[in-house]
Order: sequence, then C-alpha cells, then structure tokens
Amino acid sequence: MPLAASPAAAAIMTALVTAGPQSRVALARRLGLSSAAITKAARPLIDDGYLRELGATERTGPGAGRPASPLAVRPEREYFAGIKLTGDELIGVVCDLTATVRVVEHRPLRSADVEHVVGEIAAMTRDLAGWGARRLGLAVSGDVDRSSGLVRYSPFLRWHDITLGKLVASATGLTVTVENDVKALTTAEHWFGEGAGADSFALVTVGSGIGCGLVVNGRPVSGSHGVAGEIGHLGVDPAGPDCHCGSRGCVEAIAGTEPIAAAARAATGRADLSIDDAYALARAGNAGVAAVFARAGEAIGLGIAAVANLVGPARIVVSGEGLAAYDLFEPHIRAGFERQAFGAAAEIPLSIRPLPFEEWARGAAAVSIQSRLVPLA
Amino acid sequence: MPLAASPAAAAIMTALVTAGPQSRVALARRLGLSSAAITKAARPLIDDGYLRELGATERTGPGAGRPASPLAVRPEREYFAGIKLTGDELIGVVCDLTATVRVVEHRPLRSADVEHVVGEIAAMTRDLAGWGARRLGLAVSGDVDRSSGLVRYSPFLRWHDITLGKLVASATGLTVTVENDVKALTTAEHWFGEGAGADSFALVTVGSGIGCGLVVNGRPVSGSHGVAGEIGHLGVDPAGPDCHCGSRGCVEAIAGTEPIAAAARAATGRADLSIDDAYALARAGNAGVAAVFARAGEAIGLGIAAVANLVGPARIVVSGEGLAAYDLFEPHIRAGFERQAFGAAAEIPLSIRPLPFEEWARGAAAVSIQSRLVPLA
DNA sequence: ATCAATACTTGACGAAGTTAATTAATGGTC
DNA sequence: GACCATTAATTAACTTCGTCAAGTATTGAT
Repeated sequence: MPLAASPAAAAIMTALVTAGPQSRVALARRLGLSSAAITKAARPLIDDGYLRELGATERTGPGAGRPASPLAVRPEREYFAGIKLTGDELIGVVCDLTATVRVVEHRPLRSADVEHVVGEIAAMTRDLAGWGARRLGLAVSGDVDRSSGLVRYSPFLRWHDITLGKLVASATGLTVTVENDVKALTTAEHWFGEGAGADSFALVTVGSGIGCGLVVNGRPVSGSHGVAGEIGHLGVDPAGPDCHCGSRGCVEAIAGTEPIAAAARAATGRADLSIDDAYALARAGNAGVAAVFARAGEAIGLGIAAVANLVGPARIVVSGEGLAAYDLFEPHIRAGFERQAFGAAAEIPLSIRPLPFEEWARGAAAVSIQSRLVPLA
Repeated sequence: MPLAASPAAAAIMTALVTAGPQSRVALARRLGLSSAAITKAARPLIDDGYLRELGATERTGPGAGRPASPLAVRPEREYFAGIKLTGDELIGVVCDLTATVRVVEHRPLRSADVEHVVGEIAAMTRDLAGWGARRLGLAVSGDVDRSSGLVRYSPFLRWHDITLGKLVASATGLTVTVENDVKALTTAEHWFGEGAGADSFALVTVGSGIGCGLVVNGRPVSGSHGVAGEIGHLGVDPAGPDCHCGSRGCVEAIAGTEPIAAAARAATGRADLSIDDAYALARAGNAGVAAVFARAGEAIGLGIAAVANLVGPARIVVSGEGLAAYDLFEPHIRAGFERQAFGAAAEIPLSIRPLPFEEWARGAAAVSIQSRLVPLA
C-alpha cells in the first residue's frame, strides 16, 4: 500500500485531490513542510502512477525563475464504488480518485431483508467490477458507526444492529466503509464540492426530514451522544404544529415533506392532495398553498441561521429531494436566514440547489476515497 | 524553555494538568505513545521541577505486578496572572500551573481610556509580582483576535482596533495573551473544570447578553467569519419581542437582563422596577413577574437545546451573572431544554450554577497556561 | 554571456518516535 | 522461602521522517 507510505504522502494526495494540481513549492507551503520533503514523498507516488507531473508551466511573475512543474493526481489510477441504500432501491456509482462519477446504476430492492440487500449489493458490485474498484462505500440513513461498519438503527430499512460492513465485505471481498448518508454527502461536498478548501462547512438536506452535516475545524462533527446536526428539531415557533419528536414548532414539523402536504390539504380542504399536487397548485398561483411553502422555507432559513450563529461555517449548501420545489422555497429560505443570521453570519455564502440523486452514492464513494487517503481520520 | 522541548513533553504536561496524576503507562495509552517515549520525555520535566513522582502506589488488581509511581504536575513550579476587564473594574488573579487561584485582586477603573486601562493593568501586575508570574492572560468581552492580541471591538470599553496585547506587553514586560472573555471561561472549564476530559463541551453564559463558548473535537470553535456561539440570537418565537439585532423573538430579547426587567415592568405597571426588584417580587410570589422568569428560562433552555441538537457536546455548563436568579431560572431552563432536545441529546448533562466572578479572571489565566503548554493551538 | 530569481533535488544530519530486551517491584503458590 | 506470573519502568539499537545547506535546473532581464 504505497499510498500511506508516509504521513507526507497522505497529505500530498489529500491536498492534490481536494485543491487541484500544485507545484511542490506550493504544496510545501500549504502543508507546512519543506520542499525537500515533498520531493521525497512524491517520488514513490509518481512511480506508482498515483501522480504525474504537468509540464504545463504557467507564467510566473516578470523576473521569473525556473518554471514549476505542478503535480497532479492521475484520477484513473484507482477506482472506488459507492452505493446509497434507500428503502426500495440501491443507487451505485463508480468514481475515480477525484470523485468524478464514471458509471451510475440503479437496482430496485424487493425487500429490506438483510440477506436480500447484501445479495443485491454484491450483485451490483459484480456489475461494476470491470472498473477494478477494491473499495466500496455504503451510505445509509440512520445511526451508523463508521469505525465498525455497524448500522445501529435505520428507519427506512427497519434495521437494528446490523453489522453491514462485515457482511458486505465477506460477500464481496472488498474493503467496505459504512457511513450515515448525510455525513457521506457532507464529506463529498467538503472534499470535492463547494466546501472544498473550507475549514468549516455545513450541508443542509431538505426532504421528508431536515438534516444537517457539519464540518468544524476541518473535522466532521459527530456529537458525543451520537446526536449532531439535528437542525430538523430546532424549535422555531412555540405556536407551531406538533412534531413527532414530542415537541412542537420544530423545523421539520413545519418544513418536512409530510407536514407541508398536510398544511396544503388543510389550506385547500382537499383531503387527497399529494405533495406533487401542492407543488403544482403553488406554482399555479394558489395563494394559500404558496403561503405554506413560504412558511416552510422561512422555517428552514431560521434553522440555517441557527447553524450560522452557532458554528459559523465558511459555506452552507442546501439540497435534498425537497428542493425539487426549489423555486418555491429559495427566496423564503434566504429571507428567514437573513433575518435571523447575526452580524457577520449573514455574509456566509448560501448555495441552494437540488443535487442529482446519484450525488448520495457519490458521497458513499467519497467516504471510501477518504478512508484510502487518510488511514485514520 | 524546557517545557516545549518535545511534542511528547507538551502532551504529557497537558494530560497531567487536565486529567490529574497518572502512571507513565496510563499516559502512554492516553496519548497513543510507547511507554519508552514517556520515560524519555518526562525525565527533563522532572529535572526541571515541572513534574514529580508520587510514590503513592495504589493497589492494582489481584495478581499485581510492580506498582506504578504516577507522575504529577508540581503546580507551584510556575505562576500565571489573569485579568478580566469590565467597563468599570479589573479583576485579577494569580494561578498556579493547575489553574488553582492563589490571589484575587479588584481594582476600579475610572475610565475606559486605553492608556489609563493599560496603566492600571500594569499597576495590578506589580501588585501581583511577588508570585513571579512571567505570563499574563487578559479577558475582554467583544471581538478579539487572540493570535495578534488585537481587540477589534469591545462594546463595554468602546474600543476599536486596540493592540492591547502589545501595549500591555511593553508596559509590563510579560508575555501577554488576549482572548474573548467567554472563550477564556470556556477554556478554563474545558481544561480545569467540569468539561475536563470532554472531547466536546459548551459553556452558556446568562447575563445582559446570552453567550456560548463551544469546544468541538477538542478544539475551540471560532467561526469562519468571526461569529460563533451566538446562542442569544437564535429565533425561538416569531411572536416574541423585537431584538436589537433587527430580528424578533431572539433568546436574548426574551432572557437578557434588560428585556426581563422591561417585561417585569410591563407586568407590574411599575416603571421604576429594577432587575433586583424583579428578583425580589418573583421570589415573594408575584405570579406575573414569576411568569417573566419562567418564559426567560424556557427560552434559554430552547437555545441550549439547539446547541445540543446541532453539535451534541458531552457536557453543558450554564452560568453567568444572570444566574444570581438561579432559583428562578433553573427549572424552566431544564424544562425548555428537555422539551426540545432531540433523542439522546436530552441525556447531555446540564450543570446550571452561578460561578464566582473571579472565575472570569481565572479563565484569562487558563488561556495563558494553555499558551504555555501548547505553543500552537 | 552573465546574473538574479525561482523550482527542484540531493545527501548528511537530527529529532522523536519505535521495538525488544532488561531491570524493578509486587502478590500468589507450592 | 524460592519461584513465578504480572505489571511498570528503563535502556539501547534502530526506523522514520523530517530539516538544512548546498547544488542543479530553467527561465527572463541586462
């Protein structure tokens, strides 16, 4: 395993993967090492095909010296598989070292039975075997212990204490990483997306639940009792609707998919209204339903402002399947955020955009890449 | 400077200072080093008087081997001064290496003029010079850049961009550290108080403002734009009172000292009611005023629950001069917290207790100790 | 051609850790 | 009471991983 050959090698790979091609001198400055150390650590990586030198010599200043020959990752040197598990489907991808998706595959799940799911995962990896991936990341919603590969509890799959990592490892022969889906997506955005280079970062997902992944001081936040990023259960309105958590006025009780549909049904008096009907009505100009989305967006904005005020991330990305109604939400999310964000927190850049669903599987692959580059993180 | 002789030496000192006396083997496990490394790094520390060996050999298990001779810090080896600046007073302490306060001194400030304040600080350090402290920590409320010793803005002192660290250093000849007061107190509690040993920790201060210091993954949270821990400006009630920040229903607009007094005045119809009068009335059973405190405590509890849900610290300490009304607040803080804390977050231990005012100065000294033990943190 | 400037490489060295063997101090066993 | 298992601490040889200082490479400007 030449990658983990030295601490410096891991640091070099990580820097190049997350920040793009750079000269040895630039790497040395970034990593706080001497350029000699970079030269030495980089050589075996070049020899092994993980890195290559770009002849591409950009113009340096006027009285220039020897031009730099930047180092760059060879993305195709190694491939990684990633699978996102939902209650009724597997979404699988193969990514290269820079987390660029090379293939996507969907596979329906007939049941959430553990053996069936493990079997389907194994079948999917056989389909993807042509890429030669030796590592596989799995993303599951719920309470997951990454270090042991244990799924403590997963609501959609109705799993309790499933040693998913071990089961899939022995079924596939791959090195398996299991991570919570929101954390995996957060990792992907932090390393390879809009959060790249940020020391702190937050990703908010909007859907049936409202979740949040956090990176602070460059490290993911896990919560000492396993709870973190529960933006959905911040209380923003004591007069708000009851929440399944036992409190009332939670962000999720106002802006979750089902509460929105319920409020839209109440506003229209139509008991059969689906969430898609609600989208359509709001877009058609139904004021009552539009107000439901406005209130929901505002609640999400307040939740995001809470993140901004408490941890002050450098960037915040908002996404999730709920943003299918992107156009209905966006201005109200921004309004709620801007009203409640305190002082300089209001200047935190907010990216609100739907992500393709494969992005979740890419998140799983990103965790696998990370586990390869940073043996212990 | 023998303390920073090696990384291991700094780690050993830090572990012993924060977690108490331990055998070399225990230190090795805790720090992830070999016991040989501990032996080597500890010797110069013993020779220099920073550490001593406790003969005190606790009973190990049944079939015991050689008894351990734990290492312990010699607290009196080095002393540290700490001064908390308020708008009208300096509070100074001298602490030993384990942050035990040895002397306290108060000194009124006639003005917030920078030269006057620096002069008074210098005079105070001369009073405390007998202890031989070579380092001084300063705690100031407001926006402070610790690395440069710059006070960017301090509301109570009405300071803008004062290079306090340099000014005091040249006036006293000491090595000076400047830190925000809440962060300093958080550091003190994290290293030497109830947060000792916790990987993540939160300190909530209740007073004219509501603040929060955060430690996540063992490191303080600063916020990329300078904002963090602004628990006072979480929005908890859209129908709540207007806040000076421009929004409404903020925790601080409900539970800050002045809003409480205002609400008590409104409840009683007495325009001259002070906050102390309000305490007295509530304790005497005035239902209207008691309800004001109940609402305030509840709002604080909601804010704390937000911290718990988002970052999940291992412990939370609540203090501040507002807790003079400890008995009026406490049950309502707990009620708000328990209602809104999600899942396992409700099990985070909450310590609600007034801290003596000298504690803020001890915080300043703690930052100074920390800067001695961890050259770069 | 020469020089200043910048990038990279090389090899000697040193800091700070490791492992493995050794010494130290204890309780239990026959 | 000799012996042994057990745990703690030390020691010495070695490894790893970096730095430093000197030298090489490649450019633009004079």
